[in-house]
Amino acid sequence: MPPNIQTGFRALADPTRRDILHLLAGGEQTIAGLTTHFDMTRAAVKKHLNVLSDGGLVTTRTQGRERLNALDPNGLEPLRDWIGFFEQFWDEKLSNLKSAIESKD
Amino acid sequence: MPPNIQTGFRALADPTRRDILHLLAGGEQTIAGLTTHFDMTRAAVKKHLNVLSDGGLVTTRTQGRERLNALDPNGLEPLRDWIGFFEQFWDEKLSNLKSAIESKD
DNA sequence: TTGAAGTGATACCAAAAGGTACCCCATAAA
DNA sequence: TTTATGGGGTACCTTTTGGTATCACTTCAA
Repeated sequence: MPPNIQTGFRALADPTRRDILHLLAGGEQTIAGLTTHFDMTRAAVKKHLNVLSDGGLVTTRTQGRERLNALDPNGLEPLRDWIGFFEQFWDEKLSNLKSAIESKD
Repeated sequence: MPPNIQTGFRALADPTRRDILHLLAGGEQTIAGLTTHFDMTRAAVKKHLNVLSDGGLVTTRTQGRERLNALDPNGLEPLRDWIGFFEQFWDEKLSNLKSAIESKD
């Protein structure tokens, strides 16, 4: 499944997955390591990592018998850009407010 | 349900709802008006609007017998900020690359 | 006042999602 | 060679989600 806007936003829709991203922001971690932070089984965490991987938000590398999961910030960029499109509207709102104030005299 | 990060990202996880936001970016619309753009019933669109409303992304006002749905960009801001936290990592990556190149001599 | 247009709400259905329990494989350490 | 650790995969279960059908209420117009 290629990473795209859909798989990306879907990955962010779950609180556990957002927590995982914050944990990985502190450095690479194994599944076992991540699992200690949650009240669920390793298999469940692994499923979340698969979703994050589909969304292009996490990458994995093998080191010995360990699999180190790392944050992939590149996958977040298009999501922020998608939201960014709408910034013009809150800016617009601000400028409307501004001109409303300025024309008050 | 108060708008928060969870309800916000959940609202963005569905392609129909993201399309609705783009449609509303062009101006207020009734449910009937929005429904013409999708291959589903008015009731389904209404459900999506409820989710968007829970996420604080859409507001509604009544005008006669019509209910006009409008984009609420304020709800998007905290979501963009949440993603924004991770920008330091892709910036970091860039600066790592930069220093790697600079130390190449 | 009769009817059509615009909406809200909900019972119901099928599919997707979150989670567990197991099973099996590889690797590191005793 | 055992044995414990780290991991992948999947059948299975329950809840959530996306969607439809249907009923009831309001408003505008003929």
